Amino acid sequence: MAVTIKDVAKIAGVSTATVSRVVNNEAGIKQLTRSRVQEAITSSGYRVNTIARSLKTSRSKTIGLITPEIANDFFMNIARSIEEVLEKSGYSLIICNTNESVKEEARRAELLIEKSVDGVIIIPSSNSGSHFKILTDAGIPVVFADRLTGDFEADSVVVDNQKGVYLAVSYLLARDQNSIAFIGGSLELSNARERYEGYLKALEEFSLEKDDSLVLIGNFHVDSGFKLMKQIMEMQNPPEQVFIANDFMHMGAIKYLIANGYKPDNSPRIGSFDDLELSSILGYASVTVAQPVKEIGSKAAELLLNRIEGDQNDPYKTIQLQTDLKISRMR
Amino acid sequence: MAVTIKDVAKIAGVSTATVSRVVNNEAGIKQLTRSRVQEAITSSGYRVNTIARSLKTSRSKTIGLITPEIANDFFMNIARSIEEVLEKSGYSLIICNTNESVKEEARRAELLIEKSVDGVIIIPSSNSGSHFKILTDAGIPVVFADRLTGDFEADSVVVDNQKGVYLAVSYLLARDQNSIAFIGGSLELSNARERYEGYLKALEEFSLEKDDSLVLIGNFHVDSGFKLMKQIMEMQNPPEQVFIANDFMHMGAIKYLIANGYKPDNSPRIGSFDDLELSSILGYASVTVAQPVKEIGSKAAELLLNRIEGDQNDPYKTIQLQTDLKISRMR
DNA sequence: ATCTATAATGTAAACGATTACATTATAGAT
DNA sequence: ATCTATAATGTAATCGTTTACATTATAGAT
Repeated sequence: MAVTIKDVAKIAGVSTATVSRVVNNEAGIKQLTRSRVQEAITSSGYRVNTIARSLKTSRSKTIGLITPEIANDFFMNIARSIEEVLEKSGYSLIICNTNESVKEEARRAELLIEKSVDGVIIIPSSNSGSHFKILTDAGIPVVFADRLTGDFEADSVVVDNQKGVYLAVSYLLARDQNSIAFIGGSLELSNARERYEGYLKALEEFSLEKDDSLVLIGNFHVDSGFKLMKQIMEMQNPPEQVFIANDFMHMGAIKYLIANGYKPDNSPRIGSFDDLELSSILGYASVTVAQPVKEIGSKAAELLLNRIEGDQNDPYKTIQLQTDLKISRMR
Repeated sequence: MAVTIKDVAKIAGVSTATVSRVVNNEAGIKQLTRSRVQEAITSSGYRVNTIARSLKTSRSKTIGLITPEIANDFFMNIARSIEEVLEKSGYSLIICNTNESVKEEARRAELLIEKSVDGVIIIPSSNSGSHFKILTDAGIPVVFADRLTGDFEADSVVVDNQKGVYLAVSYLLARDQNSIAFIGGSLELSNARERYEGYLKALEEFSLEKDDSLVLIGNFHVDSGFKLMKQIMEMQNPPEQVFIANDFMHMGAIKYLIANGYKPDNSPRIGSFDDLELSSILGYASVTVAQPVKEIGSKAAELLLNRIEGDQNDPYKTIQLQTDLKISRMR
C-alpha cells in the first residue's frame, strides 16, 4: 500500500488538513510545522494521489486532444506545442486518434467525458461538429484547432488559409499567367475550402477564367497527391504550374514526378501549402505557404486554459494566424 | 451537478449497489431490475465517474507513453498502434514528450505515478534507465519499446537491428566490395549500437578492414545526416557506398545531395534503415531495412496488458522482431 | 405450510484527498 | 493577569464509486 496523507500526518504529528495545506503550498502554516511536514513527506516517500484529489476538487488536470491522425507530422507538431504549454500549468494530455471518422470522434468525446477531462482540443476531421455538443453540455470547454466545423461553435485557432494561397498563387501567376492547376483536399474541410477560395481569388485577380479540368480535388493524403499529379501529367497538354494545397499531397505528387523521371527543371512549377520538414528537402516547390504550426498549438492551449480557469460564458474567440510566403528557388 | 449513481438508484428504485452491478455488467441481476436500471440510466443521462471508480478500484485505466519526441513519425507510428491495442481494452494513453532528456524522463515518470497510471511504455532516449525504477517501485509495470537501456531491465520489444543492417550492408558489399561508409546515431542508444555492429559484422564477412574515416557518428536527426553526408562528399575520395542507419539522417543526407545537384545516379549507392513513408519517395536508397513499426507498438501494448492483468512476478520477456530487406532499385 | 438453498438486492464502509467550520494557540494591549 | 484579535491547527463531512457482508425474496422439496 502506498503512503497516504494520513500516514504523513501521523509521522509529522499533525492533522491531514495541515499536511494537505503544506502539500498545496497554502499560506498560514507555521514555518516549524511546515518543515516538520516536509520532512515527513520526504522520509515516507509520500506522493499525492491525484485521483483522490480530482474526486474532491472535480478537476482532473487532464486535457483531451481529438485528432484525425496520430502518426501525422503536422498534427503532432501541433500536439507538441499544446503539450508544452499545458505541461507548464500541470496538465497532462490524453491523445485520441479518430482515424478521420466522425463516429470515432463521438465515441472519443464520450470517453473523455467519462475520464473527466477539464477541456478538449479538437482537430475536426470533417465539417460536422454537432456531435461535440455532448462535451459542452457536460460543462467541458472545447477549442478547435486548425479547422472549424460548420455546425458547432467554440473558441478556435486557425490560419488564414485563403490569404496564404492567394499570395502564393498570385506569386506564381505574376511570373507566368498562362495556367495553373490546383490540387486540393475535400471541400468538406474548412481549411481545404479556404485554400481553394484563395486559388479562385488569385485567378480573379489576374482576370483568369477558372478551368474546371485544372481543379483536382482529392484528400489530404500522399496517395491522393500521387494520383492527381499523375492525372495532370497525363493530360494532353499539362499545365505549367500547379499549386498543391497540402504537404502530404505534395509528397505524393513529387513521388509521382520522381518515379516518372521528372526533375525539378522539367516538371511544372510548383507551389505548396504547409510546412513539413520534408517539403524543403524535396526541392521541387518554388513557393510554399508556411504555417505557424507551433503557434496553432500554443494558442489553442492558451485559449483552453483561459476558458477553464476563466469565465465559461465569455463570447467565443477565434484567433486567425497569418502564414508566411517562402520563396524557395528561382526559376 | 452531474447525475450520479445515487440519482439513478433513486429513479430506478434500487440501491446504488444494484446500479453499479448493472453498469459493470455483473451477473445475478433479475432481468426486470436490469432493464429498469438501464432505463433510469438513459433517461437521466448518467455517466460513470471514472475518477471515483479509480479511487475505489485503484485502477486508472490509463497508460503512460514516455517518448523522446512527439513530433516524430517513427515514434508516433509506434504510439498509434499502441493506442489501437490499448483502446480495445478500455485504456487511454497519456503521451509524454521528453525532448530526449533524461531529466525530463525522470520528471515525467514521477508525474505518471501521481496520475496513477496502470503501466508505462517507454522509448528511452539514452542508455540509462535507472531513473525509471521509481515506476516499478511504485508497482507500475514498465515496457521498453524500440530501445533498451543498459542499467534497467523490463519487458521489451525491439527489432533485430544488427541482423537488419548486416543483411543490407552485405547486400551492398556483394555488388561492390570496394568501400562502404556508415552514417549512424550515438552509440549511447542500444539500437544505434546494434546497427553499427551489423555494419561491422558485414565488413568482417567480406574480410574488409574497418576504416575509421568512413564511420561517421552523429545523432538520429536530419541536420546530423546532412552534415555527415556533406563530410563524406567533401572527402578527396568519397566512398561509393554509404549506409545510413536512420531515416531522419537519411532525409538530411539526401537533402544535402539534392541541394548540391547529386542525382540518384551520380551519388553514392545508398542503404538506409527505418521505414518512413518519405524514404520511398526520395528514391535514392537502393536498399532499405524496413522495421515492423506497427508490431513494435502492438506487441509492447500486449506485453504491458499481460503484465498489468497477469502476474507481476513473471520473468521479463523480450520480444525481438525481424526486419525486412527492401530492394528498391537496380543500379 | 414449513424449511432450505439459492438468487437478488441492500447497507454501509471504504478509497485518499480537500475544505468549511470549529477549536486552540499566541501575541499584543490594557 | 485578562482580554482580544488573529494565527495556526484540527475535526469531520464530502466527492462518487465499489464491494464485503447482511438481508430479503423466491422456488423447490417435504
